[in-house]
Amino acid sequence: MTTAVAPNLSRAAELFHALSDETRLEILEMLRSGERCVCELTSDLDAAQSRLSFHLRVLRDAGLVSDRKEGRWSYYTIVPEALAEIHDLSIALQPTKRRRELRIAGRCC
Amino acid sequence: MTTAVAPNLSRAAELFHALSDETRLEILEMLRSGERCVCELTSDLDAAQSRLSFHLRVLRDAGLVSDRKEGRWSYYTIVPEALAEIHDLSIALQPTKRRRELRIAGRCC
DNA sequence: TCGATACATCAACCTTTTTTGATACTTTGG
DNA sequence: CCAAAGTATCAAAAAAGGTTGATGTATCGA
Repeated sequence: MTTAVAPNLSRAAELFHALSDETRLEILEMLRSGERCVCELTSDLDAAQSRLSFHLRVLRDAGLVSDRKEGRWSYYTIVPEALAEIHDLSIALQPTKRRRELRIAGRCC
Repeated sequence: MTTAVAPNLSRAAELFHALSDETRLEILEMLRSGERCVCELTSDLDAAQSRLSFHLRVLRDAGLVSDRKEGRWSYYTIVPEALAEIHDLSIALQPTKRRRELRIAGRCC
């Protein structure tokens, strides 16, 4: 039995949606090397603060990042488990081993 | 040097966007075991034909599937290279090995 | 206590994506 | 040649997503 995406269809769509925006990918890229506070992200990506806040929320809602408050700062960090999910999905999407050429048989509809 | 998503930001976003919809994921799921014609997809997913056609186009534009005409049928099939790209991206997103706790140092902004 | 800083949230707006129904095109069987 | 089947495309409507600027809240330093 090969892995499949089906069982978690909406979860898969949610994860991929969170990754479907360049700004969010940039954010994740910045977080790869460790925790960052919003102000760092804001200045490095030079994006409006509310815009960044919006994208961080999408990422957080999807479970891709988590946040931590410290004083007046918010630190965001990657959630490795979520990246593992994505990795699993990338495998679950692969064609099955025996990808028989069903069509050779010719009949359709 | 660790892999990164940055170099292909827009390509990555395009791929993830193509995967961010349940209908499209279902289509891919069906194609995992081999080529299918649109009529099969239409009946199995029971979706309006034009809707299916739209999603197939999104997938094709993203390079995730390719199509082949034969008589009056169109057969769609997964493009393995694109799935490989996705797999690579899922790895490129992982935190770097030395994910030093930058924040411990304390300074911010 | 006050002002400034860091951030979240909200509403209005604009843009993109998706759905729907109609229409057009191509192929095939009669 | 004609009619039907299979599919793509298009325009209009609906829905979802993203941006912007304003406002609110908490924390900190003076």
